[in-house]
Amino acid sequence: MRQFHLSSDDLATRADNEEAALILQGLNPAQQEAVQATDGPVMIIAGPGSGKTRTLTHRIAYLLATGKARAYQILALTFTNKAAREMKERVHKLVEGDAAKGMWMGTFHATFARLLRRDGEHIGFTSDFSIYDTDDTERLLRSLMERYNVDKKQFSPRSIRGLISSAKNQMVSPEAYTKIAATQAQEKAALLYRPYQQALRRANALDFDDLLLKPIELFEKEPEILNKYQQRWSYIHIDEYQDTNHAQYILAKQLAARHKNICVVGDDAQSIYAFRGADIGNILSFQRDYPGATVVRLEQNYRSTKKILRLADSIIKNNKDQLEKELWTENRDGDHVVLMEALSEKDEAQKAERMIRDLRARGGYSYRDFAVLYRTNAQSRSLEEALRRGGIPYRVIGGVSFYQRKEIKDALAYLRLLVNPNDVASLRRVINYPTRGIGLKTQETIFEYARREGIGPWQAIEQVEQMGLPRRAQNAVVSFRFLIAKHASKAASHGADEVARGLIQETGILQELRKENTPEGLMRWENVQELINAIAEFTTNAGEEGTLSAFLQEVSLLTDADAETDDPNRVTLMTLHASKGLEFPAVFIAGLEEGLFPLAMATQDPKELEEERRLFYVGATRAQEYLYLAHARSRYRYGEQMACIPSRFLDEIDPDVVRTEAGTSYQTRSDRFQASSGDTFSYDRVDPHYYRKSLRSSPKKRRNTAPKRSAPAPGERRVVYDEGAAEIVPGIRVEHPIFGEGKVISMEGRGEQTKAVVFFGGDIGQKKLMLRFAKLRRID
DNA sequence: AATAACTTTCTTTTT
DNA sequence: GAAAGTTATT
Repeated sequence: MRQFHLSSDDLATRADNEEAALILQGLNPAQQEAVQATDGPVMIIAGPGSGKTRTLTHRIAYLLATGKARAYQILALTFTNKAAREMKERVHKLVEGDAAKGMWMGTFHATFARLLRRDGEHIGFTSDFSIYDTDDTERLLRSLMERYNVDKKQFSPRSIRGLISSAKNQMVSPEAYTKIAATQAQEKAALLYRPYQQALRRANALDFDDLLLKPIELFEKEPEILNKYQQRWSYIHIDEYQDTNHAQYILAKQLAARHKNICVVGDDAQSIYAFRGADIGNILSFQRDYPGATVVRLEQNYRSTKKILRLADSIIKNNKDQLEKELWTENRDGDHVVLMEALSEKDEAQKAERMIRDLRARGGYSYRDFAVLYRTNAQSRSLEEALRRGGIPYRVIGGVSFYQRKEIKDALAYLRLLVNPNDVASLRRVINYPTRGIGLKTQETIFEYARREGIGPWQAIEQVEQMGLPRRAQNAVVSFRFLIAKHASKAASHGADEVARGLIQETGILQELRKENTPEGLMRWENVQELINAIAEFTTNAGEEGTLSAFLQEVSLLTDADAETDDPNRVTLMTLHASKGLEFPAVFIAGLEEGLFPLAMATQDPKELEEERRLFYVGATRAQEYLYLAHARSRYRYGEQMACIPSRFLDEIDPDVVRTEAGTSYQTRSDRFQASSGDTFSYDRVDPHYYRKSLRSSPKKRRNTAPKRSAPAPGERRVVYDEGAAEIVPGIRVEHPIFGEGKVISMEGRGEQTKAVVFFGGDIGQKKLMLRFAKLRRID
């Protein structure tokens, strides 16, 4: 028996009250069913544009309106902070008064950081722990690699970090990982895994993975605490369930074990975060994990035109293994999806710019109605340039967000050090910035001393007089110590923003930036001021919980996508990943080329290729009315111009809903060559001569000579490589005496300089080879 | 110890 | 073509 906090009388009068009826209004029958299925586990399988999040929002409002749950009993986990904020706002609109106050709604990471702030001490974390992002953890690993003599050239800190992270994601302990480590890189990761964890602990710091793992550990160690939260959250909601990883899955399971009122929403076809440990199996096995679960399918799409939906369907049906869904829409047929071929990335960007201008004039759209999507952040540059030239206002999501900027990270590091003196990563970051005469040598002495004495680096700094440093160096350290200590003691009695302002003022960061005397320097200066404002705002708004350390923790979990722009009427530029959950009347997807989308690395592994395809599916289904797909014949990558061939995904789409720019129908290659049949590797057999014919040759500018000139105007002849001698062309498979079999991604240079970029399987990856030296043999 | 000049490597996607 | 790592110079 479940207990409600209301008497049965209350329930009787409220069950079918006006408010609840209103909440159900405007939902389709399937959505209503999902909203009303409030007892026991529920899984909502939903396609794009079917009102997933809306359904979840209404369900929460319904729980409140019918009195089944009080706000504090509801936990809702979303994928981004922004999604949580929007959901909260909508719930507040749907229910009257303060009924929705006190709900816990946020990302997994933010939610469990908050939980650890309250109860982390049970597993040895004080509430002022630092949260280390990718940058901080990489820095930490870098110094560990030095100490353990791991060659940084051979194994990049980034790849080691990735391996450790995925081990943590799957909840594999250091000991267990040592046993299963197979490759050389994995062995190195196994070696560093434990020291890495110890370093984090010593620094009273948690990385993103720890934010999920530590609560699990806490719940296992202290059943009382688990019990408290199980009791409290009688209704649990998880959005984007297909993108949860193993740790998140366990957390949900732990918390839902008591009431089993867990409601998850997801679309397996939109799972695009496997690289981060997301386990698509979580959603596929929900019914097994929660027997008797109600399963609701939301298959009606309210977002896109019939043609766009049909295109999306033709993309996704190339993947195997999916939950069955039949998407349909009552929306109009709509215009054809337009396929654009550009000569270069500049040309492509111009086409996007022209499309936006035309459609705005012709269809009366505003700038905010457009999105330009791409696979990698690096692609934004050319697009930005074209939009800027065309006078079109835009915003770029991702890339460097406010809190990722160097000047902000520097200022934050000072503040983190204030709150948590054990935070080595922050200490290292600011100990000599701005330069104050504490060079590498001195730093080494300090850290070495700390290690020898078995004390924290900050304690070592407190004993700096014992180290026998040169007088100059010692004085520098002493004054740095004084700076931090002075403001730390102030923190006890003054407001967070006042302390922050004082410290930043005295660090000399601001003077450093002003000294630059450049517009960029000025902007950075303003950013730091902006940060201080943000702290002031946070402390006044968050009340009791508005401490400096809470601010610092929340800030490390913010992404650029969460930010609100002052002027929202802009074209949005972002990666396909960042576009998840959003919709726009017109969408332009750029860079549909082999090696870029799908990325070269993904083409070897069918699983990864399927994820790329899902990513294409996600991108295409962001569009409401107009969808443009573009590919360029050549593109600058790795700082060099390379010839590109159209993406295999373009061969897979339904040609009936696509037109070229000229309005003619689009012929996929799949009917020109044997290919097709859904076999992922059939593409490799495509006739290479087709590409040869599509490439034109002209002299390529020599590397490292002549200063950069702007690229030739569109229409001018484009460079590629000397095809005369080339047996080897993009798209074919080759064999290398050492590396084995691989696939040619692109070609560059000419004559003696001709090079091929070849992707080999296994640990080898992508290689650039001079044809003159490398004995490449074509495999047909 | 700090800076300037040069060389190499590398780019998925992100909470 | 940027960022990080290396070497040379002050």
